Amino acid sequence: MADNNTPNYRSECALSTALDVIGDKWSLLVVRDMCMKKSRYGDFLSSPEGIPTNILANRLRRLEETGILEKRPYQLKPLRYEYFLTTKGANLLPVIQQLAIWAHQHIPECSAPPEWFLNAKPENLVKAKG
Amino acid sequence: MADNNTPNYRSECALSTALDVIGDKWSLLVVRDMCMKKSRYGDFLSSPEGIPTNILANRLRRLEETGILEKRPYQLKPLRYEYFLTTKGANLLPVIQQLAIWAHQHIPECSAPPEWFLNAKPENLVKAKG
DNA sequence: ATTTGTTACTTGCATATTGCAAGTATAGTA
DNA sequence: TACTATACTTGCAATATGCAAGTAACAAAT
Repeated sequence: MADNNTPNYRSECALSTALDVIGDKWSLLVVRDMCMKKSRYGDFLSSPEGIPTNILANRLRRLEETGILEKRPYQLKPLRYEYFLTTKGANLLPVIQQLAIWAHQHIPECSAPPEWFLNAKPENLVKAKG
Repeated sequence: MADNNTPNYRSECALSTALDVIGDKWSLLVVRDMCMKKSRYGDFLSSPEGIPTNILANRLRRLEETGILEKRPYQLKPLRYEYFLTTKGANLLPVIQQLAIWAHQHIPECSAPPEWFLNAKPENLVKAKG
């Protein structure tokens, strides 16, 4: 079979395309965790939303395929990876910030996002290549 | 049975709660259409993404239940509704703008969002009560 | 009066995604 | 050797999505 890896977006609309890539209930939570310096599989699992392990593995793969994160081994025996935001991934920060602001303003049940998070900037989330 | 209408969010995190409410591939496209002055069932169906009719009916109901839109009849025989953004719904505009900016910057296949859309403000989207 | 068309849905069903529980692989520690 | 930890994979039930077709209420054309 041909590896039909062509992304097939629903339309040319930028919003629609963004939703094709990260429009689900879990992807941005993984990105949020990486914004908060979490980097390992177990870190993501420990978040309060309780992402199922199969969904987490799937999202880490998809987010890597779409260039939102990169993985690097932090040990070889056994092989284990850490996950980091790329520039593309870090630039999702304003999206996440606006979502958090909106929810905090309009949904009474949810808590206030931390100040440092609202003031954070994408540039500071990308780990230097060294 | 008790009408168990209690919203059950995955955590107190504002982002997570936002995703519980609008974290799917279709909800924000309907909001986008309303930002663009579309207001009727057929208007939403005519968007290039081709939302299925059952999904559209479901999302209009959910978005009304969560207070993001309101419907009002524009004719009585037969009864037909128009849908409008509430203040809560209009305040999703910054989220949508950031998503569109992100996709346009990082996904080459998608087109540039129109200028007026990037400059739009939530206040101007809410229809006066008259 | 009957047919055709329009708008706004609902229903049925196949497929895809999600969520839970359990299992597996590779190692370190007691 | 047994136990624990990390990072997954697998199986399967429940839920959501997507497509096609059907329905209801009316308006306009024949």
